Amino acid sequence: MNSPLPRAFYSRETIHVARDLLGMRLVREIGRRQLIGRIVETEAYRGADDPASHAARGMTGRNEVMFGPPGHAYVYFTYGMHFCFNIVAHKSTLPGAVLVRAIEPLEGLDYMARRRGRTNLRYLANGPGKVTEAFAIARLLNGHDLTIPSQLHLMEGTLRTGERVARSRRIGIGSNDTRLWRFYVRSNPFVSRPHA
DNA sequence: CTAAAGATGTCCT
DNA sequence: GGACATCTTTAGA
Repeated sequence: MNSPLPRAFYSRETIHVARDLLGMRLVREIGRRQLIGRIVETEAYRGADDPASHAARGMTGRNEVMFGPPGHAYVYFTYGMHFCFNIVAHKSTLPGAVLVRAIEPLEGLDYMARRRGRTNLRYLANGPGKVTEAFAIARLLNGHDLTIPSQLHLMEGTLRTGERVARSRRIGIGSNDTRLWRFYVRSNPFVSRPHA
C-alpha cells in the first residue's frame, strides 16, 4: 500500500491513464529532500493515429522511450530552454505517453519556490515547463522507471470530495485537432489554463 | 549540410 | 494580446 503505482496501471489505453493520473502524487527525492505534488492536469499522446504526437511518424532517437515499457519517464527538451515530463502509457506494443502539464505542490514548497524564482504557490508548477523546473526533472531522467521507489516515482492518490474531471483540446499543438485528450481538475487553482 | 518548427515561459503594453 | 529568448531535433536537399 505504500509502494509506487504498479506497471499494470500504465499498461492500459493511454487516454484512460491520462485521466486516471489526476490526483496521483509525484515524488522527487533529491538527497534528503523530498518534493511531492498532486497531478492536476495531463494530456495523452499516442502514435500513428495522432499527428500531434512525437511518435506519429515512427521511432526516432528522441521518442524511442514512448515505444518502450509503460511506467517509464519520457523527458524531452523543447523551445531551446524547457523540459517536458511525460509518463509512458499504452497497451500492447503501440507507442503512447502522458504529458504532465500541471501539479499542485504539497511538500518541499520552499525548495520549489527557490528553483522557480517565485513564491506564489499557484505559479510553481502550473505548466509543463514549470513542472520540470520546480521538480528538477531534466534529460538525465529520460527513461527512468517510475514504478520503483527512487529519486522519481509515482504514488497512489485521489481526487478530493467534490473535485470533478474536465477535458478539453490539447494545448500548444499547432493543428486543427478536435480530440479532447487534455484532462484537468475543474476549478483547481494550479491548472495551467482553467478555461481552454 | 541547412533550415524550420517546436507538447513554453516571461515580461511588456 | 504580443514579442522574444534559445537550441535541439527532424526532415529534406
